[in-house]
Formats: sequence, C-alpha cells, structure tokens
Amino acid sequence: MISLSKKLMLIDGNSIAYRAFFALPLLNNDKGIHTNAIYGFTTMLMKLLEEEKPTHLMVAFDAGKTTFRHKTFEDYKGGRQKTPPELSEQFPFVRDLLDAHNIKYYELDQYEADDIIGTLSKQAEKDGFETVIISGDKDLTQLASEHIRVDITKKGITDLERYTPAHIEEKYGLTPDQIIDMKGLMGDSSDNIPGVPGVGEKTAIKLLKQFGTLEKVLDSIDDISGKKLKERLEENKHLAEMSKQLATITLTAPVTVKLTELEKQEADYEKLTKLYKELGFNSLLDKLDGEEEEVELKDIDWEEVTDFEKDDLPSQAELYVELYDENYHTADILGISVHADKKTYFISPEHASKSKVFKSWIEDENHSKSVYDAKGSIVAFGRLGMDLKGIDFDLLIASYVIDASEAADDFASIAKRHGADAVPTDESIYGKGAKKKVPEAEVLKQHTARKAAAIHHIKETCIQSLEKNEQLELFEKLELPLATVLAEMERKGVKVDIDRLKDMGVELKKRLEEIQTDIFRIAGEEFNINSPKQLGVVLFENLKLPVLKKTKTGYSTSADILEKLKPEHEIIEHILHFRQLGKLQSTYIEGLIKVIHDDSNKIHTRYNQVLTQTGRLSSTDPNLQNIPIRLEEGRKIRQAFVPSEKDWVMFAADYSQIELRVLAHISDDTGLKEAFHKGMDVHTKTAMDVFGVKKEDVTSGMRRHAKAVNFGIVYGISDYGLSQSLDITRKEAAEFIKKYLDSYPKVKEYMDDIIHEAKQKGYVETLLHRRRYIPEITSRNFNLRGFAERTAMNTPIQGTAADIIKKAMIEMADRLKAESLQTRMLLQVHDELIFECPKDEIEKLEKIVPEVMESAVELSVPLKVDYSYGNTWYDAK
DNA sequence: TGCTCCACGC
DNA sequence: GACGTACGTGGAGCAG
Repeated sequence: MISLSKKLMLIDGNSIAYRAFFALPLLNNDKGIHTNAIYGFTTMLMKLLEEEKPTHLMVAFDAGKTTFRHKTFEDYKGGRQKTPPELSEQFPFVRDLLDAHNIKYYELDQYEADDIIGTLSKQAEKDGFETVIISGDKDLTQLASEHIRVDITKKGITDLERYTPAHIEEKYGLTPDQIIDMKGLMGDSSDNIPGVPGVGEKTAIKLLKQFGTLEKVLDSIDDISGKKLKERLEENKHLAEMSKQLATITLTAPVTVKLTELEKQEADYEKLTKLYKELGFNSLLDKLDGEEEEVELKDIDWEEVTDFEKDDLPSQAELYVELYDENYHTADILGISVHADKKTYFISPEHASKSKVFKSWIEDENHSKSVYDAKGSIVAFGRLGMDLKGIDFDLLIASYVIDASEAADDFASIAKRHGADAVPTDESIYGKGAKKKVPEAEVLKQHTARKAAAIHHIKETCIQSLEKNEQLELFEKLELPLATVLAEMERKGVKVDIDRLKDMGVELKKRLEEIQTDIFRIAGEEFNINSPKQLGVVLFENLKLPVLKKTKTGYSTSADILEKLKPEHEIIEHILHFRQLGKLQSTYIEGLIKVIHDDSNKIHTRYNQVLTQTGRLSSTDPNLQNIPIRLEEGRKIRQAFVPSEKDWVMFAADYSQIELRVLAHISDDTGLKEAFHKGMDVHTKTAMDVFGVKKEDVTSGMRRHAKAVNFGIVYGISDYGLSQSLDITRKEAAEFIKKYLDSYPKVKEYMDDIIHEAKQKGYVETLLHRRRYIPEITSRNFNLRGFAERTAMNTPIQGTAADIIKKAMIEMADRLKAESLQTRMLLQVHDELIFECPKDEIEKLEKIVPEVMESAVELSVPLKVDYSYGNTWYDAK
C-alpha cells in the first residue's frame, strides 16, 4: 500500500460500543453508572490513535430507528434484541468522551453509520487519503480498496482483522464488491436480511466464483448444478435482489461534513480529566497526566531583579507568590513575580523583603494587584513583613465563582480552563511524592514569572464571565473581601491549652486500654479492634452475630449497625465506646497536638474558600469545623480552646435555624414563616403541622421525626436517607416527606419550581447569585437524576445561608475595626462565629454581634442569633 | 501510595 | 423500576 500523508480514520460508533459492551464485564463506577462500553470504547480509541496516527478522524453513529432501508424491507433489522438499557445509558458518555477528545462525530437521519462511512471513505479516496475503517460489522468490508482498509473486531475489542482486497481474496476468493453479492445470496441473520433460503457462505462463494455477480447468477440459473439449489434460486430471485440491495452501503448519502473539518485536534485535557474522574477511570487518568506534561513550554520574556524603581511598579499589575507546598502558613516562599505593563519581573523573597519601594507598593491599596489566591498571598506576604493590600482580582476565586465544579487543584489547570495553556503544572516542575524537589533556579523563576503573566492574560475573560452571569458583585463585594477577613482569622490563629489536651490524652489512653482488655476477654482473643476486617471476623464468624449489612469488602461494622446488634452481645457496647474514645484520641488529641505551632501554642487552620459546591467554607490542617460537641466526652475537647490573652474570653454566636429561615423566605410558605415570626421552636411547629396536633400534644417522638425531616430538607437527603436516620422503612420515610410537603404547600411548590428551573437553565442560584450547575438533572439515569434534583432543591438553601454568614463576617470585621475593638474573630463553623475578646468588650459584643449578623441580609422572616461566652470554647455554650 | 472504612461536624 | 443516595476532613488498616 502506498503511504499517503493524509490518513482518515472512520469509526463505526454504535458497532464499537456494542462490541465493548458485550466483551467486557458490566463495570460500575461509584455513581452507579455502567461504564464497560465507555471504557472499552476509550481504550480502543487510545490504542487506535497511537497505532494508526490518523491525521483526520470521525466517529459515525446510526440515527434513530428507521432508515431508508426500512422502505425496502419493513422488517430490516427486525427480531434484533432491543439495546440493553445498561448500554443505552452509556451512549451519552461516549459522546462526552468524543467531545473531550475533540473528535467529531456525526449521524444522519434515515441513514446508518455504514452509509456515512461509505460515502466519506469514497470521497477521501478521491481526495488522496488513506482510510482506515473500524467496525465490528463485516458488511463494511465491501468498502475495501487500494486506499481503504477495513478493520473488523475479532474476539474482544482490541483484536482487529484487517480487510484489504488482498485479504478478502485470500479469505473468500472474492473481490470486495462481491461481498454484497454474497450477502444477497446468503443473507445476514444479524440484520434480518433474508437471502436465499438454504444458501450459506460456501454455496454463495462457489456461485460467485463461477458467475461473478448476483445478477449473473440469477440469469444463469439453468447452468447451475443441483436441482434443489436451482429451485431455491428460482423461487427466491426477488428476495436475493432485495437482500443485495439492503446489504449495499450507499456511497452517496447526503453527508454534510467536509473532510477538512475532520482534522485531528488536541484533546481537551481539562474536560477529559473531569470525565475520567466522573467515570472512575483511574488508570486512564494516570496516562493522561503523562501526556499533559509533554506540552511544550513557550518561552516568555521575564527579567530577574533585586530591587524595583518606583516607575517599575504601576497602579495596576499582576502579582504572584510561589510556595513550595500548599500550606502557606509554613511553606517555603520560593519566589515572587510581578507582571507590570508589558514586563514580567522575578524577585527572590529575600530581595523583596528588603526593598522599600516594593513594600510600599505592596501595602498601598491604591495600587491594584491581580493575584492567584488572595488569602494565601496575604499570609505569605505577611510572613515577609508586608501587609498586602489593594487586591482587585483573584484568579482562583474568580474561577470558583464562575464554576465551582471545576476542581481548583493547581494553577495550570485553572489557567488552561480560561485560555492560558502555556503554564506547566506544578507537578511537572516539582515532581510528586517522595521525588518532589525544587527545580533548578532558571526553571523555578520562569515558572513563577509565567504565572503572573498568565493572570494578566486571563483576567479580562474572567471578569466578562462574571459580568455575564451577574456575579461581579458576589466576586468583588463578597468573596474577595472575605479572603482578607479569612486571612486575618487564620493568621491570628486560636490558642490551645496543650497541657489540657495532653492530660486528656493520658486519661483517654488509660480508658482505652481498659476497654480493650474487656473486649479481648469477652472475645476470648486479641485482635486489632480498629481493623474493620478483623473486627468483622470476630463479631460475625467467631461470635456468630447476625450479619445485617455487608460492605464491598466484607462485613459492615459501622456504628448504626453495631447499635442494632447491641442487644445481641455485651461486647458491642464496649466496641462502640472504644471507637468513640479512639476517635477522640487519634483525631482530636493527637491530631490537634500535631498542628500546634510550638512558638505560640496556636493553631492556624486554613479555610478553603474555593472548594465546596454550595458556597460553604471548609477547613483543613486542622479541620476546626468538626470539633466534637454532641457527646459530652468529646465536647470536653473544646476546653482546650482558650483565649490567647489573659483575662479574655471566648465569645460564640450562632444563627438559629438559618437554613430553615432561608427556606421560609425562598418558598414564602405561610406555615413555616409563622414559626419564625412567632419565635416558636421550629421542630415542634413542624410536628404540630405535620401531625395535626396542638402544641401541648406534640410528643418527643413526633418532634424527633419532625426534626429529622427538617434536617433532611436542609441537607437534601433522600427518603432513603431519612429512613436511615429515623430507622424506619423507606416507604414510611417517603410518606412522611409527603405529609411534610402537604403541610407546607409552598415549600412543595418551591421544590417543583426549582427543579423545573434547573432543567431549563442548567443551574440553580443563591440569593447572592452564587451558581451551581446541575447537568445531571436531565440524566436518564435514575440515581443521577434523583441526586441532581435534591441538589437543585438544597443548594439555594444551604448556599444562601453560606452567603449570609460570609456577608456577616465581612461586616463584623469592618465593625470591629470601626469601633476600634480589640476583639478578634477567630473561627467560622458554617452557621457560627467564634471570637476572643477582652472582658470589658463583652457588653459591646452582646449588642454588636447579633445586630450585625441578624442584619446581614433582610429576609421575609427575621434572622436570629444566639450567643454566649466563657473561659474556653467549651464554656461558650 | 492509594483505597476502603469509619466517624466527627454542619 | 432503576439500588445508592447531603457536604466536608481526617485517621487507621491494608494491599501493591
């Protein structure tokens, strides 16, 4: 075969997906979507791209149910098994996959993929292409020619048989054209093409070798040997002709794509990564990382300086600080870059901290800086003795506000998402895991410089997106100022009484040992209680306790299951207690001690401002948003959180039922609003409304149920979730939710409306225009759609609550400053703010804090804040 | 090192 | 009917 420079690959999409589906076991990903066909399709595609290196590429799909062939023969493809739903649900993902690879796909009403492929392959032949066709359907082999090769899947999916005219000659002794005649004679059971009864492959080939074409065979029936065969051909002449017609691939389908449009393009790695993650294709993700790193680095102009002249630093510039790891409180500061006008500078942190010109520029709020990660930058510059001010843009936050679903793992992926693809990933510069290291100076400096330049390139696009989505105010007036407030909170840190923690640790250790001894005695053997695997063996095999639930890997030993086994065996309560105390010891005693800064005995958490899909913050190193409170033993941990100054107190304020108030506001439901206007206990009120009883007749059980439903509404749990938390059947839970919605009709209306809106727009919004895209809302997959619907209902509630407390935090910080108070805001726990303050400021705070928090936004129901103070966080209850 | 299980908070 | 179902972070065990 002559090697031509243009190589076209045409893939029969349906056929390959079918092949993959039946060749691979029915794989599931963690979302319950079947993925075997998608996976098989992907691996096959990768292999083909690598081996064939096509310059042009397209995937053809069959369109709909009927084709022009059905006019010839109604029962064409009749009797074929309906596509299994497990497969059809995968087709949309195959298309997503192709989109992510930037591979064109095409379908044409009334035509099959074969016809599209046939038409294009012949056009390509004329235009001097070499073409490879990939399918599982041997029919396609009729297209083989000098410049068209047809590869048909054999067993499995990666094994292909290459049909060239020579191979067909060798295999059947026929030319490619004669394949159609062969089909006419012998038929094709898979497409329900009848052919001539009694004529199979052998006879068909024999006849064609003798006469050449079907028509000639039918004209020469008299010359054929064998009486029976003659009769059959005679009787089925018409059937044979129709069969040939059906099997003939049309070469003149009205295909509208041009070959020039099929040129192979670079994949969209961002999209691919997202898709692979969604599908759980971890092995493919790994490969992807490798490919991405190969991206060529375009040189940029940058200059290293040791100091600045005043004129170097204009009133608008991009600023970037490069750190060695993600914890900006402690990470090595490796370099700083500034993109000013058309120049990009690099300066070492040592030189930067000595430069007076630089410091005064950094601290001048009239000089605007565009950064990546405002909060981290403020902290890092703080460590260099500079108070970073005047941040007017943050690429990281902007990207989060625009679409929180795109993970913010590193600069490169965010830059690329917004069109700057010349920034290498940090991993490619530093390596990862044990191999991570600072690269040679030139590489580091260029990398740092490149980021400042990238921010400059992207800024405008981001602002336009924000503007278009009416999110500029959310970005500029809420998230950006919040970053400064959070930086301040993190930097101040919260003081920990380390001795108190250690004492608790000693006490816990003693008790754990005692419980362990008990457990071993009762079990009659020693084992690792912390190993669910070993514990499972002891409980369910040795002690023969009933198995109520299994996990993927063995027996479930979760607390709710053990709780049910309590009456069965005395060992259970010991195990539960051991678990509870063990958690306190490892996570809260040892874990907290690990992150206390030696010099100050303070903890400096990091709030992640760009992570959650709802707009909430999260907290790491340590997570101060999950310090125990519900059980007394755990709650005592809070005694270790103390004021950092003598004679100060901890002051805690929390919003009462903020989410339900938000729901009352959004839904405008009279009954729900009444609870808040009258200052009632909302769970009792719900119990009254749902069970139709008077206040004094609400039992504790009713209230508990009502509370669980309210909880479910706020967090968007399903009937299943509710059934779990109340230990009732799913049906009962569903009925319960229905009763709730009947009692609050406008809540029901809101739920219906918001789902409808999400379907229309593809996203939902909070009060302050925070957006969450919910593409799965139109999914045909029951699970995904159900999940999406709950997300649509829940996000505006939880997200609005998040908006409100964020706004309150900014206003609180302003107010403390305006009133020149010493009080420090230290922590945020979703609906709660914790301060430390001198005792003589308590009285003021008691007025200011509720006032600011309650008036952060105005809803149609009042916001209510409860507060309290004490010598430790524990005592502020 | 990455996965699973478990448990804490809102 | 669909069979796994609020969001996070972190520790321990375990397999490769």
